Amino acid sequence: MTRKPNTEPAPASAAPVRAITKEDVARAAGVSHITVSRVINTPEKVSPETRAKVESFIASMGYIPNMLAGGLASRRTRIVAAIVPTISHSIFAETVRGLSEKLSEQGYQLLLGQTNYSETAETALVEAFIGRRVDGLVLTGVQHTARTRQRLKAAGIPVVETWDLTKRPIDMLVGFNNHEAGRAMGDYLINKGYRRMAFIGGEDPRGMARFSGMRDAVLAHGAQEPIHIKIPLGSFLHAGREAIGLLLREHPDVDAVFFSNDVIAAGAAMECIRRGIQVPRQIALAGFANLEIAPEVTPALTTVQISGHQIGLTTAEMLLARFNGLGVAQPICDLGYSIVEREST
Amino acid sequence: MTRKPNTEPAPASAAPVRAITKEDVARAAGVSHITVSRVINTPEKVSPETRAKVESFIASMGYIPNMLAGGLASRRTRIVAAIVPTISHSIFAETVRGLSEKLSEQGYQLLLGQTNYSETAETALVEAFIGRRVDGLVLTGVQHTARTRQRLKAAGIPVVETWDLTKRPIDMLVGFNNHEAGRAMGDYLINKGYRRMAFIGGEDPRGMARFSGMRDAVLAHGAQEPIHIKIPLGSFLHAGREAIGLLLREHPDVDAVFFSNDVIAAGAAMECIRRGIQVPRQIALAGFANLEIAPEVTPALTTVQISGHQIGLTTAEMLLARFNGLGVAQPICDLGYSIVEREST
DNA sequence: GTGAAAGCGCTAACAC
DNA sequence: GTGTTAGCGCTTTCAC
Repeated sequence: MTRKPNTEPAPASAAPVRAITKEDVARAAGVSHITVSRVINTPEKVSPETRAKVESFIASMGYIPNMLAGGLASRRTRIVAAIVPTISHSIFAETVRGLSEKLSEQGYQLLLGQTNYSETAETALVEAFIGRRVDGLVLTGVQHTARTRQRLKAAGIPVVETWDLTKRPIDMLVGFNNHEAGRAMGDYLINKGYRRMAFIGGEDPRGMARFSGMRDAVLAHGAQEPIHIKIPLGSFLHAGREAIGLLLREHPDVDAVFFSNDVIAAGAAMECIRRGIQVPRQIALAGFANLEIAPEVTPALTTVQISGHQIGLTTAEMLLARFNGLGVAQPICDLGYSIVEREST
Repeated sequence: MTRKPNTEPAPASAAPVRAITKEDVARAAGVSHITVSRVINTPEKVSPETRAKVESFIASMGYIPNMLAGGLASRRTRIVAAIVPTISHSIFAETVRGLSEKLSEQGYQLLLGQTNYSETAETALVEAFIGRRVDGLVLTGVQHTARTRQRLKAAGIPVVETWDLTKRPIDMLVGFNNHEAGRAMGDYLINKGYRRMAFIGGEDPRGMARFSGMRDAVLAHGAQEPIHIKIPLGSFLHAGREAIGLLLREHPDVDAVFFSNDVIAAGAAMECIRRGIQVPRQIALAGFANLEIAPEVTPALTTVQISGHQIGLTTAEMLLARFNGLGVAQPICDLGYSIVEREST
């Protein structure tokens, strides 16, 4: 006998000292624990009668397999970790929703981490998640510390970077070109006849890329260097409201503003309404991401359409393909972008 | 010799066949693996010299402990799972943010699940999370399937229900009384002189409780039975816009509307602006939750203040107290609510 | 202060 | 189709 049988009677308390194991179920059903394992993982390899018997005991005993032990033995946890700057603003929430939806279809769970736009926080989270032996890791952006990259290489797990593009991803990539998207909006605004531009946004790498793209377009057309107003992270609607106030006061000649996302732009739109400023006659406003608020606010926002939800879905599909041993033909997925014209420009 | 030493040379590939273990570090440092374990978990029990030596090897070898194995042996995973209806609307995102913030301070990670307001999805998630042997579980609401309750009892782990109140929680509870909050808003609107009320919201249990509280208040004052317009889940701003349109068309006598959250109310406010309807002169609008959008939209929304973020923080504190062996004196935490009066009523 | 032995609950590889 | 054996990498208990 290699294992001491559990001879003590079950305690009366609701919280058992010890959870039910495969061994317990096996003993009750009169089979070996490996048969119970097969009933759960590869039912087709067990005879129908044995299977039915074991399944009934699993149900009646309320057995829930310990995936910690399973993961340790099989080296597969069926957990994917996602690291986003913040979950509070709809920007990344849609990606998380897409990921969670798709992964749960195949029994994978999502471990979530927030960095507040800090690279060192990202590194710490990456190490914590590697320690949990997640099967895959999803990062936001393509800019990471050397240590993050090195840990990820050493761990050898599938990694997907998102929301941006680069020629040399760590592993896989699902995103769009922020610089090009910014340039497209700059071109659009120039073509609409606007000449004195401003950009209102935070200083995260992707926001900065959009600004720099817009700046390139504007300068290429011989217009003036755009004004850049930086806003703090956090309260986006309010920040947009304050920033547009500042801009109107200090740069009354500006005729078009590009925002690093629609929520900030919506805050600015609301402030313009409150002040009786005509949009786009006096000033044009353009957002980014085509979030839920963009078509709803007055005036409806011209914006750059990208799909946060689709980023989540595609990322999950790539990961699942790798988990299932299917190669991923194209490790870089450019989801593109497009300008959506509405009333605000 | 009880364990076969790892005699093969490390492979040249970036992704090692086998991750570095405590055993590897121990061998390099010339100590036993248990000493490495102590350096990580209880450094005060190791002599400073040994500790320094081991720590330098941990760093140089890039060792990351396998928490799966640790969790299996110690029966503590340092993972908390949270189950919310959806993460896409700021309502629960703030709670998740609070949880994640506070838990990560003590090295706990957050496993996230979404139910889309389905109780059976909740049950499946609860079982999956118990299988992962999470140290604690956070649920939204107090209404759960019998099976969920039974599984949770059997697992014997700390559970916190949130966003509502009940006399008999499964274990712990952090929330507020939705019925009372609805009644308070009903009283407020009556006191402001409104008489013909409507409620616009989804059919989740907490929204229904707010409606029923508001209805009680209105009927107690002898006013007419309020109209209830149900909206689909999903696009809240748009749903608010559509619902207010429907209401204005079919019930032009309504003078005040209570919404099940601020996002829906904001959508309605935007529609009123677009139609040139005077708020609150022609119709008053009141929201719920005091989300970021409430003070920003025009007109600024009267709402019921509650703190999703605080729910997350308090929930995390209760769980951590239990994990650390400190009893939780008061298992039910009523965070209360208050009416915030703004321009819309 | 340090180490040896035992086992957490499961799966992989190999028998029969 | 079913069972046996041998770990997965760690912590716990007990010994020194």
